[in-house]
Amino acid sequence: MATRLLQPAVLDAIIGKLPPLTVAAVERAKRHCIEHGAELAGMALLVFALLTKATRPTGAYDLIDDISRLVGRPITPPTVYRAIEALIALKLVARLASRNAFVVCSHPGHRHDCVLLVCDRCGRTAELEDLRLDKLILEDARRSGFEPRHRTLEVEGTCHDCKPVVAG
Amino acid sequence: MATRLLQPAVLDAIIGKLPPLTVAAVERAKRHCIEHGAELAGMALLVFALLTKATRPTGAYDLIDDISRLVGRPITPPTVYRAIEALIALKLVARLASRNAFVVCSHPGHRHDCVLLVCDRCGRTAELEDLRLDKLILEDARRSGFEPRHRTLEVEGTCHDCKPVVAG
DNA sequence: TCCTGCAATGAAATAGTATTACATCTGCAA
DNA sequence: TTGCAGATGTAATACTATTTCATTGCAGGA
Repeated sequence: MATRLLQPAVLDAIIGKLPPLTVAAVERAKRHCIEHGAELAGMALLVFALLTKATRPTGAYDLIDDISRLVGRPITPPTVYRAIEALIALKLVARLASRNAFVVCSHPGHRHDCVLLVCDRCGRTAELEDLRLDKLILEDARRSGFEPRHRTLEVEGTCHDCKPVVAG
Repeated sequence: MATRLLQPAVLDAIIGKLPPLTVAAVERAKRHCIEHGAELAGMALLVFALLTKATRPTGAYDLIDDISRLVGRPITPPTVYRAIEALIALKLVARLASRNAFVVCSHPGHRHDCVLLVCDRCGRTAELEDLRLDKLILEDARRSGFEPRHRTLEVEGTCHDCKPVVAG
C-alpha cells in the first residue's frame, strides 16, 4: 500500500484521539479483515473510524469535510468514494440508498445484506437480522424467474427513543 | 388546477400519440384517482404517462428532457420533481432509491410499499407482492422497539429473460 | 542497484440528482 | 372584481457521484 500524504503516523494520531469505544471497534474490524485475508488501512481505515464514531448515517461530503479538517488539507471526492467502495466490498459499511448516506454494519462478517431501521426523527439507524426474510425474498423472487444477487432493505419509522410517550 | 403553458389540448395530443396500452393504463390510473378523491392531471399526468410508456426505471432528468422535447420548451427540474412527488404520494409511482430513478407501480391501489426486482442486465423491474414479508418486517422492527412507517425493498439480480441459458 | 509493475492516492473537471426561494398564472368563489 | 388556493414557471444553487489522468511508494525480479 502506498501512502504519501496520509502518513501512518498522522493516521494513528487521528485514530488515537477517537473515543475508546470507537478505537476498540476499529481494532476489531482490523482483526476481522486480517482473518479474512484483507487489510483495513489508509483512507479506508480513516473513513471506517469516522463512520464508527458517527452515531448516524453520514454523507460522503460530510466525510470529505471531516477528513479534510483532520488531515489539514483538502481531500477530493474520489478519495473518499474509493474508500467507501472498498468498505462496502468488505461488508463493513452499508450504503443507505434512501438517503444517500453511509453507515457501519453492526454485524460485520455476516454474508447477507443489511436490514436497516432508520429513525426519521433522530436519524439513527439500527440493524436487523432475520434469515426468514432473506429466505422469503429469495423464494418469491425465484418464483418470478428472478435470480437475486443483492438487496436493499431500509425501513423508515420511529425508533424506541423517539417514540412519543402517550399521556395517561 | 392552473395550466398556463402546459395546456390541456397539448397534453391530450401528447398522450394520444402514446401506444394504446399506455393510454389504457393512463386511463385506468385516472379513474383510480377519481375514485379516491384525487385527480391525475397536468404535469403529473404527463409524467405518469411517460413512466408508464418506459419499460424501465427512468431518471428525473431523462423525464425533463423528454417532456421538454414534447412540449417544445425547456422544463426545469422542480416542475418534474413536484409531479413525481405527487405521484409517489398517490402510490402510482415508486422511487428506486438504489438507482435514483422512478418506476410506475404495477399494483396501484395497494396500501403497502413496493418490492421491486431490478434486473442489472436489462434494467427492467418487476414488482412483487408478499404480505408475509411485510408482516415479518413489521414484527421484527417492533421487537426492536421500532415503529415502521415506510420501507424500501429493492432486489438486484437477473431477470428471467436475461438469465443465461445453461448449455446442455 | 535498477527496473518494472501494482495498488493506493492525488487532483481537476465534469456529470448527475435534487431543492430552495420566489414569481406568475388560472379558475373559482365570496 | 377581488381575493384565494393550487399548480406551474424560473433562476439559482446545493448536494451526490464519476471520469480521467497524474503521481507516489513499495515489492519483487533482473
